[in-house]
Amino acid sequence: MPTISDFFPSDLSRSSLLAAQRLVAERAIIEDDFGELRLIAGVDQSFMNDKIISGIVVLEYDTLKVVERVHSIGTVNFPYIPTFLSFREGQAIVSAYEKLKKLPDILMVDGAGINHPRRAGLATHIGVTLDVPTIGITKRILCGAGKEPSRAGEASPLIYKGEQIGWLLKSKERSRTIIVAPGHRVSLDSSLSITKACLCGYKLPEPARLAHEYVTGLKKEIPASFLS
DNA sequence: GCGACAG
DNA sequence: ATCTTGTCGC
Repeated sequence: MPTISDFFPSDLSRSSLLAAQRLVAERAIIEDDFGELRLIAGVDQSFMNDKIISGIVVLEYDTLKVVERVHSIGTVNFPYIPTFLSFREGQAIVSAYEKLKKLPDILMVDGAGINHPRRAGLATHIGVTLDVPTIGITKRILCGAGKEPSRAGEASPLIYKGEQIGWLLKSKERSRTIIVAPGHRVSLDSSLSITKACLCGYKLPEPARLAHEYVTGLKKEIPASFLS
């Protein structure tokens, strides 16, 4: 069985990172594999100097009311390189996840899922590593293309190399389209329906919106003496 | 070789 | 992601 070091190798050579992503993609399950959906969570990261803050907000799926919040602070040790975002933000998410007292049935990640050149976006990487159902939400396309939905609530397939890898969703009138995709243990159809069920009149689904608000707010609580 | 490129 | 004021539009 693979362990955490297989998904987040200490050897950061390109070939080693590609091997980790290959492992992630091989193990990703793009079918519904979760029980009754009672709790859903959103996770997001913010940065301050060389510190990365990961925050998770857990909400009741039915009411979208917050039931728990946790966060972790770590040191950034990898740059932002398109298609390798997992190695910059992944471990911070794992650290925050380990602090949860209530485990969500699905985790909504701010990043791509299988809509990645090697089908190993951040949401898929986290889902496979923690073996938890995940959905990926992004504001811009990493790879693939599709017709722009015109009206709020409308979605169209995101296609890459002849295969559907996600959706373009018009979550709100006059807002830029967002991209929705399965991360792990969630089907294409469910990634879309669950995301739609979490819309509250904002561009982003509630779990993702609240997680972003949470980690952004946490920055002004960090003592200056704690920074690099 | 050229352009694109999550956060 | 982050740095940043006002400003145009619903």
